[in-house]
Amino acid sequence: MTNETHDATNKLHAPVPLAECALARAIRTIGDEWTLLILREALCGVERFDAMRDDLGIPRSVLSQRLKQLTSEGLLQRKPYSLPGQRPRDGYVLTERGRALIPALAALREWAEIHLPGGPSRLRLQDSDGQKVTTRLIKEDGSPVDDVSAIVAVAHPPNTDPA
Amino acid sequence: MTNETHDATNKLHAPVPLAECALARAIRTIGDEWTLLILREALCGVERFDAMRDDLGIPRSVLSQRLKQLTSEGLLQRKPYSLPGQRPRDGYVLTERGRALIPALAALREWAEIHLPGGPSRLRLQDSDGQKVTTRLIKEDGSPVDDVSAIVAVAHPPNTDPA
DNA sequence: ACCCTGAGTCTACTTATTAGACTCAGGTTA
DNA sequence: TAACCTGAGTCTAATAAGTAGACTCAGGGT
Repeated sequence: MTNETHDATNKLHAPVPLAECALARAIRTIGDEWTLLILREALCGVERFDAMRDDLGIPRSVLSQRLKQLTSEGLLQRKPYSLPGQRPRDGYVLTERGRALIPALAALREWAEIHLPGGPSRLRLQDSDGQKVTTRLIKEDGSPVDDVSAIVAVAHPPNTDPA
Repeated sequence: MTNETHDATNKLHAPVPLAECALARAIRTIGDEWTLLILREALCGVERFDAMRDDLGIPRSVLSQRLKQLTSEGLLQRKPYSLPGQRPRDGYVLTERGRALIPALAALREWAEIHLPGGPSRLRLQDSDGQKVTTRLIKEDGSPVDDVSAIVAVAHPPNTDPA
């Protein structure tokens, strides 16, 4: 049945349906412009509602809705703070789950710096010792991936009926 | 003027405005649910309009609009193909700029697999030799970042007037 | 000449986003 | 104690985007 008459053009479908794909789940969770920009604010240490609003120009209602969503998904958590001479309020900070997104955000930043127009980026991610952090793509054996052009996505437990 | 009376709670604003931030540019370019899901399809080797539509359940008009956008931004390019006994048509494949997003997508996938509910991911990224590829966060000196909790975002040419 | 298929466009409907006024809580000041 | 101030929201009406599904269009096959 392996008829090779046509010239093996392109796949009809993705190897894995959306429901079984972690990447798709990630996209459904954080694949929204405002959501990502809010996570950037949190990564920058901005905790307060109005500060985020000022930085992003986001409507209050949308910011409120997204913060609720991110909190309920465990990416942000409320953190009480006090300014001198004011009543205590709640800000938002990244949870561990939220901070675990840093590699993805770092990779995005690196991509944009190299592959999008707009000049150099002024935002820098650094560790506690002041060293800049970057991402690297590696193989199972630890060797770096130099050329991304050969990478393919496949189903992991291979499909038994590729019909 | 460096008055330390309050307990150094939180930053009022991000260290870098959106216009000078590559991460923000990346988010504005690909920070959209359908856009990201389309890039996943392209990464999976799905080239054809109706195949993407079937996989994603995306409305035709939205798919058409996003493909135009991604093409004009240079992340996808049209690629003619022929099925036997049918007229030639155009599909879409990732450009070099589009493939350069693979590290970011890989990092996202890894995040979701570890930090989101939903069971193991069946989508696997591998190199031409069949080895799985993953991302790693490293410092300038090449040492791996083990703990993400100390990473901060700062302005790179430091702000001269942090007033 | 007619049919078939895949890539779109078009239309009417529903939902999300937006700007801006308004509310609410609680500490400060008089 | 009462009026006041500030920051975090909610509410409302107008606009924009997303959606489902019918329709169009191109070109090879029959």
